[in-house]
This record gives sequence, structure tokens and C-alpha cells, in this order.
Amino acid sequence: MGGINMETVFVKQIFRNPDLYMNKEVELSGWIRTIRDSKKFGFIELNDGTFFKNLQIVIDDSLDNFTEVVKLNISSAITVQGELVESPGAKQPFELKAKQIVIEGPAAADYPLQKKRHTFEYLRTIAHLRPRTNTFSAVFRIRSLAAYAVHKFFQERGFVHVHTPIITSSDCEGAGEMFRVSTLDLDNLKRNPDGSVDFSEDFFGKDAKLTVSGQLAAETYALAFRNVYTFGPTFRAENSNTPRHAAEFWMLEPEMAFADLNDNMDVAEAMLKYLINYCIENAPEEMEFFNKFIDRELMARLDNVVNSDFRRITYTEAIDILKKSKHDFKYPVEWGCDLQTEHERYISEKVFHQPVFVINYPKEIKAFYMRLNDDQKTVAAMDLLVPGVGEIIGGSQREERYDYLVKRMEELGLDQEEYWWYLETRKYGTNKHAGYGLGFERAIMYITGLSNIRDVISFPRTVRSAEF
RNA sequence: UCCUCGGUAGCUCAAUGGUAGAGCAUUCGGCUGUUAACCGAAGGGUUGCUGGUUCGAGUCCAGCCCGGGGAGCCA
Repeated sequence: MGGINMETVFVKQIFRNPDLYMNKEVELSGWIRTIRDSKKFGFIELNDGTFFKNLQIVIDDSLDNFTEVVKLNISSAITVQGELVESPGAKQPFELKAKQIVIEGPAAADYPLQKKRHTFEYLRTIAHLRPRTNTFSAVFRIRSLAAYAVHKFFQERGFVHVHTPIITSSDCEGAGEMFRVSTLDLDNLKRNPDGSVDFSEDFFGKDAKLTVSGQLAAETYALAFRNVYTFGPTFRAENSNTPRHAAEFWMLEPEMAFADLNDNMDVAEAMLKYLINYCIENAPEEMEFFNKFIDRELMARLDNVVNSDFRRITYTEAIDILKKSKHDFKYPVEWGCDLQTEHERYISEKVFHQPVFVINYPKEIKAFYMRLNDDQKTVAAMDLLVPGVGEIIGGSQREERYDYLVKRMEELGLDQEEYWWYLETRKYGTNKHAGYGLGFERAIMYITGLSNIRDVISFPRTVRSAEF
């Protein structure tokens, strides 16, 4: 366009290897982040999307379209040709002396983003524009890197990535309220003689839902590939309105055959450290930004996580610690009760100041598939509690013994017919196996310091909110 | 779902029950090295919605809607 026929360079290339481009002509394209002008010259900070930082463009009235350029609003798209030179300014090492600017797409005057700080609440109302801000530029590049690091970590260890179904045919998992998937005409529902809805004419011929977990399906593949993981969208129709819950989120669920709870924790700990290291190494500018503007203790906390062994305590020990703390909890602490948020935070934030695995919970407060311990009272479950975010990982060794599993399902009144395929895996070559689920957004929150899950999902879906 | 705080210009926020304000943004003008540039001027309002109290409501009361935080549920 506009007669510029040089090869376009990315801002990231310039920042990573400035000597290669110094005093040479380059062409860039991107969006104006800020623009300042005087009578005969001005400055544009250009962001081309490839890099967190902007490149300063120096413009003056030698440009044939100088008067049009200085009137451009923030977020206008331009292509610039010019020479990269050392900058006399203190805030940037180099800058581009523009020789030609092509206006690709001007931004209208009512562009809603200013060059000053906005509240996260406001930015959520313009989720289609917020990736153009510093914070969201950083968050979503980190999210992309972390997702890649997930695959890298597991693939390097020989895990097989299984795409488990998004649509599930039965209410198997029991992990939360589910969204129904149906093509039935809601205005004209056919009913069975007992008054219930007749799903026989629905798309799947039965009541179908969106998945709340890929675990049970992942288990079947672990018992063929040994080590597998599933990583994808997950849906919960819970009416929870908190900064840590969304109706649609991503969950990572590794599952390992011939593995026990300790193996499970080893992998979870190594994985979390790997994700953090990968982000620090591959997005240093973004991490520096979070540390400066979002959470001043972020890097110190992450360094501590990466360089220390996670604590591992039993549920019973956790109860003892809470009881002896003399701390006045709103919810009284008794063996057998589930740990409340205030208890989890006390343990991770006040006692250990680092991630803590809590294991071996009473069977009554955990899912049916968790392996019964020899004490007959607890199950081989694990929760990883981290300061600031709370529960980030939940997992367990699975009950591999057919009789124990059936007995537990009977106690909880679960329909064995619904789980026929799951039970069969315990008939044909069963073995000890374990796995866990990582709430991907919670991991991103932990790595970036962001405190609301709605700010680490591109277009968040929450209760009464599915705009965009 | 419960508790709590809030909703005023495009944004961030002021305003004893008595004329609706500022900064930034926008538009126009000025300025020869800016860094959220600076200086001057102008335009910009159904104070979330409905009803009530009052001579008079942004302000007080009731209901509803929307948002933040906390709790529960969980990842």
C-alpha cells in the first residue's frame, strides 16, 4: 500500500536485536498508542502487536501528510517507513525517524480508551477493545505462553494429549450444575406420561449436557496410553458470583496410570514451576509490568514458588494447625468439616506463605472416585492451596478396586448403569492411577497477579453476562 | 443465593435537602525533543429505572435493574 515495498519488520525484532536495524531503513505497521505534536514535529508511540513495548516514531513537517497525521486519534492504524536511530530521550534507547506514513485506518474521535488509567470494571464493558491496553496485552500474551508451556511440559514427558468431549451424554461427573444441550423447541415440549420432558426426540436421543470435567474420559485413555492430559473448555452452571468463578473456563487434567498420590503431587509441583519459569523467561517485559503496576510483590512470590519445595500436609494436620492457631474463624474447625476459604487462606498465607498441598481428606467431603485410604476414613485426595488465589489444583489417586468403587457408588446412591463404561476399566487391567485438575484461569491469575477471573478470559461468561 | 458497598459528562471522580462541577478525553487555537507532554478557548448532563416524602430531591424513603467486594459452591 502507498508505494511502500520494503519488508515489514516487527517491533519485537527491533527491541530484541536493535543493532541489526540501527541506522537502517525499516517499515513498520501498527496502531497509535499515544500521539503528541508541536507546530512542526511530533511523536507517535506505535504498538504493532508483536511486543509489549511501543516504538517511538518521530514525525516532522517534512512528511507530505504531516497535518493529517498529527490529527490522528489513538488506535489509528498506520504503516511507517523510516530510519531507526538512537534516541536523545531518556525513556527509550532508539526511535524511528519517519520518512513516510500511510494512514491505513483512522480511529474515530469517540474511541473510548484514553491514555490514562481505566478501571477494570469499565474495560469489561468494552471487551472487544481492551486487548489494546497495556494490561490486557500483557495478560493475553502470558495466557498464550502458559497454554503453550502446558503442552510443552507434558509432551516433553511423553504424555498424550486427549481431546475429551465437550458434550456429555449423562450427568456423570457430579462436579457441579450443568448446562443442557438441546435442540428441542422450548415453546412446545413433549412430555412423558409422568410429566418429565421426553428427550427421545432430542438431537442425541437423550438428555445431554456440557462437560464439567474431562476426567472420567481421560482415565479411560490413561489406561491405554499410560500418561495423558486433556486441556479444554469446561462449563459450570453454578450461580456463583465471585472473582474466581466463570461459567466457561479452561481446565487442564492430567491422568497417569501406575501412579499414586505422591507421583501426582510431584507432577503438579513440577508443572506449576515450569509454567511460571516459562512465562518469566519468555515474557520478561510483561512480568515486569505486572510487578510494577498490578502487584508489587508478584515476582518475589513467584521466585519463592519456583525455588522452594511445596509443603505437603494432611488434612488432619491442617485441622490441628487451625485449632492450635487460636485464630477466631467464622466457621469453627472440626475434623470432618470441609476447609472453608478462610481456613485455606490462613494455611497458605499466614502459616506457610507458599503453596501447600493438603492431602487425605475425609471421604464424606470428597468425590466417589477417590481412593479409600487404609484408615477407611480418608481418601487419597489432594488440594493445592496458593496464597491470593486459593485452591488452584484439585486431584486424587483414583479408586482402582472394582468392589470398593461399586460400594462407594452405592453409598452415594449413584446409578451404576450410567457409569458402566467407567466401571469396566476396573475389570480389565486396572491399576493404581492418579490425576488432577488445574483451573487454567486461576493459574493465569496467580502468574499475572490479576485478581478477577473476568480479566484473564477474553470474553468472560458469568452469571447473567454473555455479552460479545 | 446471602451479606455489604456503589451507580452523576465519553472516562475518573466532586457536589449541608436550595442555580449540575473539576481533571482527563473530544473540537479549535498556540508551542522546535515530547514521555499519561504543556498553555488557552469551546462543546458536552433525562444524576441507573419506577414510584413516594417535601415548597424544593443527585442528596431522604421503597421496589427494581446493573456493577464491585465478601460468603457459599468450586477450578
